[in-house]
Amino acid sequence: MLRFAILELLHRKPLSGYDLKKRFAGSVGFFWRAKHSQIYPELRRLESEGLVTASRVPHEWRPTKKLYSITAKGLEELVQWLRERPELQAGKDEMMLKCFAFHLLDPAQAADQIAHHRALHLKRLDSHHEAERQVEARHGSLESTGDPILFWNALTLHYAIAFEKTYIAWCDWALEQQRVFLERTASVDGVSRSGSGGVGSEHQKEEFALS
Amino acid sequence: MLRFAILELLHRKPLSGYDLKKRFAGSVGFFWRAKHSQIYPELRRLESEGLVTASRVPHEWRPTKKLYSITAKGLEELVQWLRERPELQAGKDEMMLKCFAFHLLDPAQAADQIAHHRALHLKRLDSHHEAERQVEARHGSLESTGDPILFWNALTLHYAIAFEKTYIAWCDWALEQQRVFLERTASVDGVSRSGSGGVGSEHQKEEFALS
DNA sequence: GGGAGCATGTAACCTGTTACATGATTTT
DNA sequence: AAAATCATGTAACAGGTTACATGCTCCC
Repeated sequence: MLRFAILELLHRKPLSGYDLKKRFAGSVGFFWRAKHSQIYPELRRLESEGLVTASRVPHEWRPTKKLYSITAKGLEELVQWLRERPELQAGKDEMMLKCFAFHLLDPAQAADQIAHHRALHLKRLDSHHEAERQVEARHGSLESTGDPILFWNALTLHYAIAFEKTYIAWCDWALEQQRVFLERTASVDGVSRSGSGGVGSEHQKEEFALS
Repeated sequence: MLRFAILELLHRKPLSGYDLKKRFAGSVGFFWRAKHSQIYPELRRLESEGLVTASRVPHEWRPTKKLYSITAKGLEELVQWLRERPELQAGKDEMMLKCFAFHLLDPAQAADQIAHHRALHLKRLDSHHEAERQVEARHGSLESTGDPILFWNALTLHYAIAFEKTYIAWCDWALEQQRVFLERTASVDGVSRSGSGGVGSEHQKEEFALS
């Protein structure tokens, strides 16, 4: 997979391993990332397979760069990959995994975790909005561009924004639900069950039948 | 990470490796999964660390089961992990990675990919809704339950649903945007640029400055 | 002098997937 | 008779992270 992300970036413009590393911090980085320790060996492999070519670009002061360019064969493979239908993939989400187990935490701690995570997502949403603003300032809005590269870039960025908004909305909703839940359970059986758990509580619930 | 998912499931009820495998297909499986080839060795490791205990349960016809239970030490580690704040993690999304490169595909193929993916997500949304319906039928609604386990289960399931809805809405929006884009570019420069790409087009765009 | 940025690489390790391997029972 | 379900495991490989390793320039 990584190879295709690299090939796509090289199609836009020849780049060094170092340049690629930076690309994975923004734009394409919303959907795929890699460390330099993974990028450099992958570039070698791509070169040995004839999908990219390298050329050394010496610079007087800085270290010599190796600029990689995509080959015709590389572009072919990239396009062929694009034509394949991707499977529905299942993401992993550590926060939600924890949330699944929050009945073991005292309610205040659980709420704090959610609130904290909300703040992280809000920060990322802001940085996405900032990115969107910059793209629009440079290249014009989605509605006016005639460049397909810009167009698809804007679409994917929009997805990243929609995703963050959904996450934040869920956090708000979850916090509200928890507030209601605590009020309800407190009034139903008083002090004896002060909230939603603690380590000592015993549960032998039937599993959910989720196909 | 996997170890904590396993410990949480074992806290609810003692399970075999095989049972765990099935759990990862639903409920907790929305956020974390594992194959049996990963589960069995992990259970051994957990046992050797004293976080779970195993007991053999022979059955007359079926193969002998190994039932694993969480220990006090295991529960401690689980709760400690829950208290740690998870980092904002960056998911990988193959479909969006492709989308990022769709300027290399002809517009009809790109649209087809999106429509196909939309269908997959819709299917998953339906199965989530079905799961929600079943949970409500068995245990009552989120608004009425007094059980913290059920409560947090319902919250996470709701997230999975919200996520799928966002994805589907994005697909619809993207298809509409593409339609508009194609009309606009067709009318602006006629036949010469028939849509958004093809393999031969040359682009040397500046990179996006996405911090 | 210290830190950040440029620039490239390797090695050890951990995680996860695919494939191999077995064997009984139940359902179609 | 074939396929699915129960049930457990191992081995080879692929993908990814962390840490190690180097060295130069520019800015504070």
